[in-house]
Amino acid sequence: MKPVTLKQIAETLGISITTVSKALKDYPDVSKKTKALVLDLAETLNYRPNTFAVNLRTKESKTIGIIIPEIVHHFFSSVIKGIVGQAEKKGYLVIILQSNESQEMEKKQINLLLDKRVDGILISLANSTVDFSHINSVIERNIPLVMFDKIAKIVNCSKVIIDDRKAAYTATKHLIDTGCKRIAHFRGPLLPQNSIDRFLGYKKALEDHGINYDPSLVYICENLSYEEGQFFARKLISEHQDVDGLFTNPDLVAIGAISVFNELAIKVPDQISVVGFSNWFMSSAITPSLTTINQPGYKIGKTAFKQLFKELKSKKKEKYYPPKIIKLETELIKRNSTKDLPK
Amino acid sequence: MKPVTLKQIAETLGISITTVSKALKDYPDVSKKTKALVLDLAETLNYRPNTFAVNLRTKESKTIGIIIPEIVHHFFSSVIKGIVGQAEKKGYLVIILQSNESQEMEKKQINLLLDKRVDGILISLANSTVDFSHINSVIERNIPLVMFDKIAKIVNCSKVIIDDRKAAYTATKHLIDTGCKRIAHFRGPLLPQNSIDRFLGYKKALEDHGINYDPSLVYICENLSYEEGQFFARKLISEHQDVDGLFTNPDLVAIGAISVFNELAIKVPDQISVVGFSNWFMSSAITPSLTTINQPGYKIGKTAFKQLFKELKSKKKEKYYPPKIIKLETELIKRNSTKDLPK
DNA sequence: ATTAAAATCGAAAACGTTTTCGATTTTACC
DNA sequence: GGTAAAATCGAAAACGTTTTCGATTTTAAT
Repeated sequence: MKPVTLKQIAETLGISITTVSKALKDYPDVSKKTKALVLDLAETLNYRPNTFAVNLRTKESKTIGIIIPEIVHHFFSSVIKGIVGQAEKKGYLVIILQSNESQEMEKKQINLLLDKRVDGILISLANSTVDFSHINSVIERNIPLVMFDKIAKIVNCSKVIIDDRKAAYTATKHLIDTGCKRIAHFRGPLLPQNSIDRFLGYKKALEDHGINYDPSLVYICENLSYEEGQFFARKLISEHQDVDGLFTNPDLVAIGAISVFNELAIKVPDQISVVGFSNWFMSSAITPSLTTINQPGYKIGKTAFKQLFKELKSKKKEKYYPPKIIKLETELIKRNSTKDLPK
Repeated sequence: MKPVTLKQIAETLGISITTVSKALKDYPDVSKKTKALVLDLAETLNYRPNTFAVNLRTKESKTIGIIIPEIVHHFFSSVIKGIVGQAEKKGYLVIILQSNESQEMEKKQINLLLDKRVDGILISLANSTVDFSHINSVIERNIPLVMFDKIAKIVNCSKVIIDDRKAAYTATKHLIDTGCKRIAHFRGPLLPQNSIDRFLGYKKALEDHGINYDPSLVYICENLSYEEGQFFARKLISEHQDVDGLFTNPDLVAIGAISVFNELAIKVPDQISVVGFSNWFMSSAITPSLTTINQPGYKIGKTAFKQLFKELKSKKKEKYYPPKIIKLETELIKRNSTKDLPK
C-alpha cells in the first residue's frame, strides 16, 4: 500500500539506510555484492525515491516554470512544445502559467514559481509589463531566468529572440523590390519590443530605398486578430486609394486583410501585395497563399530551454554565467501574395 | 541571502518553532500578542514557507499533471488554458507533458508524474493507446485521475467529454434536413473513441432518415490535417460524382476540402454542403463560412479540473468518490457552407 | 605475524515543516 | 487563597533522503 522507502529496504536486508542509498547511487564505497543485493530488492519492490525528500535535501526541484501571455496561440503553443520536449529529455518537468497580458498576474505568477522553488524560469513578457522589479528579483535571487520572444532590453538576463528588425526590413524590402511604392504597415501594440522592432525595420527599409515614411500608413492592431485585419484593411482602402503594399504583424492580420481584399475584388498581389509575419500553418493554405517571415516557435522554445539548462548547470558548479542574447535566423517565404521579382 | 525559516523567526523572537508555525497558521492556542509579533516579523522578513518541507510533511504537492497527445492544436491548447486557469484559482500548479500520440511515451510520462508525486492527473489518451495498465495503476494507487476528450470507456474513472454521437447525429441530420441525399464523412483514425462515436452518430442519422449507409463514402483521415482534407476532397469528387453533402472531423479537414471545392468551382453549399466539427476560430472566417459543431475546449478543461478538484478534496477526507461521466453540451452553428432549412 | 593501506560500512546530522501531547501559566470563580 | 478551567506554550517525533566522517573489516605487503 504505502510507497517503499530506503528504510524498508535497509531493514529487510539487515543493513543501514546509508548503504542502501549509496548502493542505489553507485557510490564507490559499497561492495559489489551488497550493491547487487540492494539493486535487486529495490527492483522487485519497485522502489521510487520520494521526490519531496530529495527536493528538501538537494534543494532542487528539477522543475522549471514558464509564463506566457496567452496559451491559445499557434506561436506560443509551438514554443511550449519546444520547451516541454527538450526539458523532458534533460529530466526536467515544466509548470505552465498564463499571464493574460497582465503585469499584475505576471508578478503573482513569478511569486508562485519562486514559492514553488522551481530551478529556473522562462518568460515571454505581457504587453502591459513596464515595471521589471519582479523579474529583477528573480535574477537577484540567482535563479536562472531566460526571456524569449517578448523581452525587455533593459533587463540583464539571457534572451532568445529573432532579429525582428532585420526580418521586418527583409519583408518590407521584398515589397519594394517587387515594385511597391506606397506600403502600409499593420503593427502590433506600442509597448512590446518585437512590435517596436518590426515597425522600425519597416521604416528603415523605406528610408533606405528612397520611399517617404508616411505615419498615416501605419495602423496599430491591439489584439492582432483576424477581425482587426479586416477592419484596418477596410480603413486602409478608404483612406489611401494609392496603397499598393502591406506588411502586417502577424499572419492572422494579413489573412483578415486579404479576405477583405478578395471581397472587394482588389487583386492580390497585382493591386496590393501583402507580406505577413510568423509563417502560421494556414498562411500557405489561403488564396492567394501568403508571403511571410518564418518565425521558428518550436526552435525558440527548444533554444530557450537549452540556454536555461546551461545556466542551471553553471549555477550548480557555482560558476557565473554571463547573460547571452541568442538571435535565431528567420527567412522570407515567398508565396503568391507578392509579385515575382523583376529580372 | 538564504531564505528565511521558521527557526530564524523563532530565535529572533525568543520563542519556539512550534509557536511560530502555529501563529502563522492561526492556531487557536497562540495568544493574540505573539500572533501579531510573529505575523509582523514574518512580513518584514518576507518569510515564505519552504515548499519542499511542506510537501514532505503534508505528503501533497499542490501540483497536478496533464498529458495530452499534442500541444500545438487549437482545441488542446484551449483545454490547457481552461485547466491552468482554474487550477491557479484553487492553488494548484500544472505540469504539462505531451505524449505525441504514443502509448510508450504516455506510460513513461505517467511514471514521471507519479514519481513527482503530483496530487492528480488529467489525461487525454493517445490514439495508439490500447493497453490501459498504466492508467489503471494510477487509479489503484488511489491518485485521482480524470480523462477528457479522448477517453477509454473501459477504464473506471471520471471523464469529461461531449456527446460525440449526438453531436455528429445533429450535424448529419442538418445536412439531411437541408436536402442532402448522398452524404460523405471524413472521419478520424479508427481507434480513438471520439472518432468512433462521431462516425456512429453519422451512420445512425442516415439510417434514421431512410438514407442508405454507403461505406465507400467514408474516408479515414489519419492526422486530421488541412492537406488531408484537400486530398480526400479530390478523391471524393472523383469517386462520387453524386455526392451532395460532407461531414468532416474536424473543421480543419473541412476547410481543406472547401479550398478544393472552391478551386474546382464546385459551389458550396449549392452543389455540396459541408459541416465541420469543433468550431475552430477560423471556420467563421473562410469563404463560405463553415457550419460546424461547437466543441467547448476551454470549458472541457475547466470542468475536468473542477472534477479532479472534487476528487482531491474527497480523498483528503478519506471519502470515496464514485467515477462520474460529465457530458458537456455542444451546439450546431449554422453558417454558409450549408443551405437554409426549407420552410 | 605484524602493519599499513584499502575497502566497506553505518551513525548521525541536516533539510524545514507540521502536529501531537504534555507542561506550564494565566484567568475565573467561590 | 485555593481550586479548576482555560489559555498558552514548547519538546519532540516524523516525513525520507543525502552526505560527511569516523569506525570497522578486509586485503596486501613485509
